[in-house]
Amino acid sequence: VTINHLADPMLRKLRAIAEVSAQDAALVRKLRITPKELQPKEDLVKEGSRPGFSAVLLSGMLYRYQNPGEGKRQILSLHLPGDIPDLQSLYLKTMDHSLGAIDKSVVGIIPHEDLREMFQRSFHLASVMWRDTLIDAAIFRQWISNTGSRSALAAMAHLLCELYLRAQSIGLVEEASMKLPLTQQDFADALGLSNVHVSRTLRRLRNSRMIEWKPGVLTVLDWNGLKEVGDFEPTYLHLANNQAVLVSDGS
Amino acid sequence: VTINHLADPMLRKLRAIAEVSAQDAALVRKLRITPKELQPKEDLVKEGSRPGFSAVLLSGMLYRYQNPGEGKRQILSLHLPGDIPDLQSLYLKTMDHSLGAIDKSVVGIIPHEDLREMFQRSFHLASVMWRDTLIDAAIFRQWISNTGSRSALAAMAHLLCELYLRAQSIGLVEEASMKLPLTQQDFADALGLSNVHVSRTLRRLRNSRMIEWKPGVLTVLDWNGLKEVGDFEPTYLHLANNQAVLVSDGS
DNA sequence: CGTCTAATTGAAGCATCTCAACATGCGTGG
DNA sequence: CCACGCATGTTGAGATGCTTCAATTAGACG
Repeated sequence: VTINHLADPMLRKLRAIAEVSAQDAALVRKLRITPKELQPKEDLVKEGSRPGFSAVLLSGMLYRYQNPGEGKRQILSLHLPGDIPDLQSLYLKTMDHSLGAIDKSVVGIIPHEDLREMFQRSFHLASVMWRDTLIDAAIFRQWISNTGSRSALAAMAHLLCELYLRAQSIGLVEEASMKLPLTQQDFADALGLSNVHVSRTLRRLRNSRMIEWKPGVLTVLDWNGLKEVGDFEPTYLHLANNQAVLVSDGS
Repeated sequence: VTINHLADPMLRKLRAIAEVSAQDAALVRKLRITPKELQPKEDLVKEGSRPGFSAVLLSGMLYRYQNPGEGKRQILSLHLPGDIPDLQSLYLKTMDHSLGAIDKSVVGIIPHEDLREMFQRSFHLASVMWRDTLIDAAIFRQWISNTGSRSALAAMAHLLCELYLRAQSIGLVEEASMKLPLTQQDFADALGLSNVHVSRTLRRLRNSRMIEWKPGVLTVLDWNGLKEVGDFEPTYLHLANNQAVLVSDGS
């Protein structure tokens, strides 16, 4: 069984944020990666558990969330293929949040053991992964500003900008469109809004011709406009080859 | 000039979250740490800059913030002695936020070069520091839930719980009191509230006899009550020796 | 004792929430 | 192929938590 290709999304991601030598790439390919399919809304790791593995997302979309109080759900981050959303479980034993699938997804399970051994062999790879978790934290910081300081309209625009750019950086945008299988309730829980207000906010963005949105598909019609409404500055994504310029204004 | 003792707050912090051997401690003491005094509201690092050093807080209190729009300020985190709030600048060149002093503070400046060399010599130390940045991210996640999902009262209670426990873990709580030099505007910018509402919210917590608060000093009168109001679960702080039990209900 | 910053209080406004009804779309089983 | 059911999205109307504005008080410092 050739498992090498399972490492490809991860390598693409790592190369998007740092240099990776052929030698290091070989180490990555040696990881034992076991594919596992997740159904929509299925959890991979639950808050409070102590997993012995991490997972790289191969296809679909994952999300991390907490339940801060009865019946509430706060979505903390959204993840695209190549992301390793629970790498922190390598050094933080107990999960302080849950990790689940938005859509039908496939993840690659990697034993912590293998990651530790890889880091022993190559400190550079460890530091690249470290860097990845730091970018993760930078995204959290923006998420704080989103839920804390921005209006519903600005927050929504900012979130869409972020997802669009991240999708683009891994080649998942075609003709200004990307798959975005979030329900309005998902948006609501991500932004700290009600689903009703999400509906109205998305409508405003559609009415002003900045985006098209049908459940499952986002199209950006006016990138510059959306950026401005969302007060979006892509620096924090720390993309090696920032492709914002390639997007232009979609006209 | 003996600069060894400048490494003490950092060592205490590292030992609060992981084991540190005598050999590794010696490496930490070899770091060139230059003290620098900061005045209240003075910035150490500004958003957009590319610092060549990191800083360990020796005394006082630091905070990280962004400006998401004209005149707005979102406080992202608060830092106590021993913290290394801008360690991420080692791997993320451009600062996506600013770092400043709440109060008159002293930081120890550490060249990135020294940290890199230390990590080369001891992967264990690197992984402990990595772990520290991961705890940082865990705190960001809670901050998201705070600004996103919790009411003003719960968010305030949660923030006070966190700061109290963190202060306690490094020995800065005496007789249920800690120095907390935040203004109500600082609280407001941390929680995404107005200063007026912060005033009313703190009053409610005082009226229900959960805390005492005078500008500069917080006293926790009813730890269990505060925990409950704030829906506070200390797991995410990943303190090695969780001292919550030592606090009891303050009665 | 005067000045400045921070905290408090009241009152009006508004962004967002909650509740509720209805519409739409999709999968399933008849 | 149609009928039904269920999840999702939309729209309206009333409720509310928090904001804004503005005036007043309290505390720190020279």
